[in-house]
Amino acid sequence: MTIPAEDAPDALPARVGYLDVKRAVMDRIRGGIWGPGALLPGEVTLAEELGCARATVNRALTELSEEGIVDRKRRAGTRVRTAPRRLARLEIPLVREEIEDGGAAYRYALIRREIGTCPSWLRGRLGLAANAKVLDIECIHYADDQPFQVEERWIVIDTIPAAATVDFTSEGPNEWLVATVPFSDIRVSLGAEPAPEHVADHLGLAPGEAVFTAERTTWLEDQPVTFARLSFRRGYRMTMES
Amino acid sequence: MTIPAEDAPDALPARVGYLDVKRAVMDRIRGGIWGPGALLPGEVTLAEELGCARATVNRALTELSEEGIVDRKRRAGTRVRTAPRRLARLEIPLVREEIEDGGAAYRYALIRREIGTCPSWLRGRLGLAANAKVLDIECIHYADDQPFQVEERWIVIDTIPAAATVDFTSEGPNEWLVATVPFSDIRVSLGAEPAPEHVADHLGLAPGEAVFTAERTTWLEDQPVTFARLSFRRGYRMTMES
DNA sequence: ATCATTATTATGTCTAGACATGAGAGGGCA
DNA sequence: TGCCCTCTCATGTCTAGACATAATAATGAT
Repeated sequence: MTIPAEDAPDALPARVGYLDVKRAVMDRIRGGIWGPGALLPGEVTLAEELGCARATVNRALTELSEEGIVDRKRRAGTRVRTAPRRLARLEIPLVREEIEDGGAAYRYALIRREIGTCPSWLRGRLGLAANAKVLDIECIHYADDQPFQVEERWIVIDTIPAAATVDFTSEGPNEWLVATVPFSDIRVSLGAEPAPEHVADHLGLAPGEAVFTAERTTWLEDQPVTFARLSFRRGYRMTMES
Repeated sequence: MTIPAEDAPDALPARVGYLDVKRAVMDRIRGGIWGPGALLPGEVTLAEELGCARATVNRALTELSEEGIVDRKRRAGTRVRTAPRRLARLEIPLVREEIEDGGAAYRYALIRREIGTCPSWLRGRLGLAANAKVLDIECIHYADDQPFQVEERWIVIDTIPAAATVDFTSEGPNEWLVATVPFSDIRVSLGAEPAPEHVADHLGLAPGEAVFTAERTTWLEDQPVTFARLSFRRGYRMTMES
């Protein structure tokens, strides 16, 4: 029996925390000791084995379950997922932050701003009445004076009346909304489209060229707030980890 | 003072759980009582106010912090985020499940399978030596006999030697990998590209037509496992909520 | 005035023990 | 055999108390 060095993979620190438990479990899974579908020991057993309280093991396993690595069921126990949920958390950044984080200078320009009735294709998505009024905005975000993203946005005036009084010449609607609307439910849809003419113009693309679009619909307490279609410059890729 | 009905928004149940605390906090944020940037009471105060233990409040606030709604710092306290992290968890499903969940019949077809040296553009991404061998696979996933996704995949043989002996005629490489490789770190990149000719052929697109692509790189313990480029059929959108 | 040190404070985590809950296992009965 | 009821057990959650830690505020020395 060897005495493991302090930083050896299986060395446990004086005080065993939930991160140590997670690591220990992950090591066993990665090492093939607990293969896909394997049933882990119960929380009580694991806690004794690792030298900590059951609550600590519980927190570790709960997090591993949220991360899609194991599957937990009462009475049935904890199993390594056969088909790990390949999930990733995608953070949709504010354009300004994304551009400035990339070391470029951010610039914003408003193209169009008008109030009118909601187009029918959008009424369906948002569940609005036929005569609902929306604020329709089109603007561009530049990185070092190169067009980075075209934003087409519709804001439901009934839900956010204050929006009607903002002119959005110096600040983008997204930043204004984020600072104004307290919190909201979001649905995002990503896809590829042939660039419509006005988008192609602004982004310097050939009409019909492939453009990456993100559509974001926002609700506040079941009230539709806004719909935005973001079209990104050529070659843009959205990345995420874990 | 009125006696609130049992299901009124501020009615608290006999036993106050962390979900009740989350709800109570969210109600105050949405109701504008705690606007963006506001400092919440400390955990001890909140616990007394709501009638539960501090650990319960802690769990609630910790989750709200993970969800990007509040910001917590030691000594400084808990604040409502001024710019809520617009994050969403994106689950990249197994194609088969995605197709079958959509009520369509799944079919798989292998197009190409060969072992060779790793192309240089991929060597860079994976950090491989010049003479590294990879298994190069191209296949299609059909939904109701319509092409749904073209998968181009490279598997690093040094990391997963067993892959070299699988023929992948009846099972897709993704499903095989998921059932074989215990767990892994993933990086996903989403974008829009003009369809290269061989992809356009398989998906029934015009060459150069916009195609949505997901690129996924997978590691196991810092060892590169596989790189996959998934090209989706026309009009496909990837959606996520919250 | 400036810098280093100490005190304070809110969050972060752990523990031991308790009760709640959901679901599988087993038994009894028709 | 097939159905329903109860039993049992692993996880889910809560509590009260304790110590750990990071970051700010206050203090003291130069």
